[in-house]
Amino acid sequence: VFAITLERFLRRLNSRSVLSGTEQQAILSLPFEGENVRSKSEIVHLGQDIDHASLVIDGIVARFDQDTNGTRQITAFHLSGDMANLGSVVQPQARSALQALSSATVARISHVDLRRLAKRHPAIAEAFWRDCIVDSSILSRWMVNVGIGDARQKVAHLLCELATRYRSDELAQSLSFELHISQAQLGEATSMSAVHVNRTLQSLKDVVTFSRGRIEILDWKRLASIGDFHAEYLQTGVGGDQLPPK
Amino acid sequence: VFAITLERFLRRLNSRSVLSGTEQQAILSLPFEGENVRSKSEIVHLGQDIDHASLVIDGIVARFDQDTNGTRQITAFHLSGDMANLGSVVQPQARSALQALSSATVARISHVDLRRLAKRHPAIAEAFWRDCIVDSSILSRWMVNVGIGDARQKVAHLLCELATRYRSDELAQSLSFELHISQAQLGEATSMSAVHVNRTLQSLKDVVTFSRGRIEILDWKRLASIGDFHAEYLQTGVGGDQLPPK
DNA sequence: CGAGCGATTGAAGTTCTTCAATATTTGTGG
DNA sequence: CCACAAATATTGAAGAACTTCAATCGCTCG
Repeated sequence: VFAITLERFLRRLNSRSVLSGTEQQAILSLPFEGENVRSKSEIVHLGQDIDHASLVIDGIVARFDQDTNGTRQITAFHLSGDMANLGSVVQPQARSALQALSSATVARISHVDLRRLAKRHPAIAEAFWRDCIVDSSILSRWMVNVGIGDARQKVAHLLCELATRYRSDELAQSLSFELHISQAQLGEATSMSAVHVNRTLQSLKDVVTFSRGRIEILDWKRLASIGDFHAEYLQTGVGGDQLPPK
Repeated sequence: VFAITLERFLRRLNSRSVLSGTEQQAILSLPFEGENVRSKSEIVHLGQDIDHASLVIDGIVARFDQDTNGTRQITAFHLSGDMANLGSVVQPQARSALQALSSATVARISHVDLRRLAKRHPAIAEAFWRDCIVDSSILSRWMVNVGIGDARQKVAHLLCELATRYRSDELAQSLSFELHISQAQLGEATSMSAVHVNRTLQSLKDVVTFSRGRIEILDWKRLASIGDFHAEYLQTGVGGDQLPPK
């Protein structure tokens, strides 16, 4: 049942790096340990020293930080196929926590194995490095979003990003997808109060709807324009800066 | 005159990674090309494909993004000794631009040479990767700062970070240092209007002063507390979460 | 069927932005 | 080294966007 696990990870690496057959095989042979986690459970705690990276197989995992008051800021969403903390291989002490936002399935892959692979195959080391850089580009774009945007722009941008990322993996047929997170969590990602997220979603109701954990994008072009969204930073290899209409 | 250049970069790597004598020598032998840039000139343009990384020798370089309106968000400050875009080795197309905020000296180091080093010495590849992860942690902390903090917290945190980073390299004797940037640029880094930066600095005048490009921290503990600052994320190797009083 | 979590609404208050005017500093050419 | 121009800092006032608090609604799940 976990057979597809590493293939997804490999597909992601392949979309950004060139790997030989041997290298690809080496990645597919990585040992891992699947684990079901329930919604809201913390997979990695702040400051924890870990000896494995976590690959998201199913569900949504959030990376977050919090200030001394306990206010949370979500700094990334990790979807199916994402290695949530590949950087932990070279930085085992977690600077951010990971939490499952929905019930999720996660594969643990030991640092020892990842490190051995990287040491033996320079191209894999480079692919891992590159993967982290892409995550960093996404983080950078989030910072712009949080810093510059007003409420509508922030929400619109986040929804565009999630739609694009889901689509690149899932080949979803439509601009409608499951997103089992709460409006409060949307607020933690965009630095908005839950109340204001709610009002902003209402003001966007002609463009996108969000109800019962399902997003439906009614007017992609307008949503992308409101969110000032350009997909290049995601490096999905899909090309173009907008989702082609289907 | 550029002799010290690579030593600083090496010192930075050493503070986070363990490198053998051979590896250290290899880094010190990297060819580079020094360049003086005037204040405000753009070193790397958005979307540009580059074939070299830029090491800051002197001055301050900002990494920034901008939205379609042209509003800028500074996502990092790079100080003397920082490799401003090491990640460009694996991601040559720039997702953020680099601009000198003061007149600065920068060394160009070719991707070809960096890549060769990484391929030949896995430990160096790992050190480069780790350096990028640390930058990413800093970015993550900035996002929390911009997202969660109020004006005083944001400004205080940024000043604490800069003080710590300057100190780790320069062994400055006091909590006073040159910072040749404008209040408007402080605003672009913290997502605040220049006007509000000005008022916030005034409200902090018992704790820190900023005048003519010079920061003077009068009460470090209070500043760190206002900014909710804990230095671990900087990985400077100095240890402890506050600057010991001198 | 009830309990609880998330969504929604209203109202009041706060923080920050914007605009516009003035003061001060810095940099440059003569 | 001075004078001028440009950049930066400072101040006031008005307004916009968002937060907070508190109450109610509604869905889902045990």
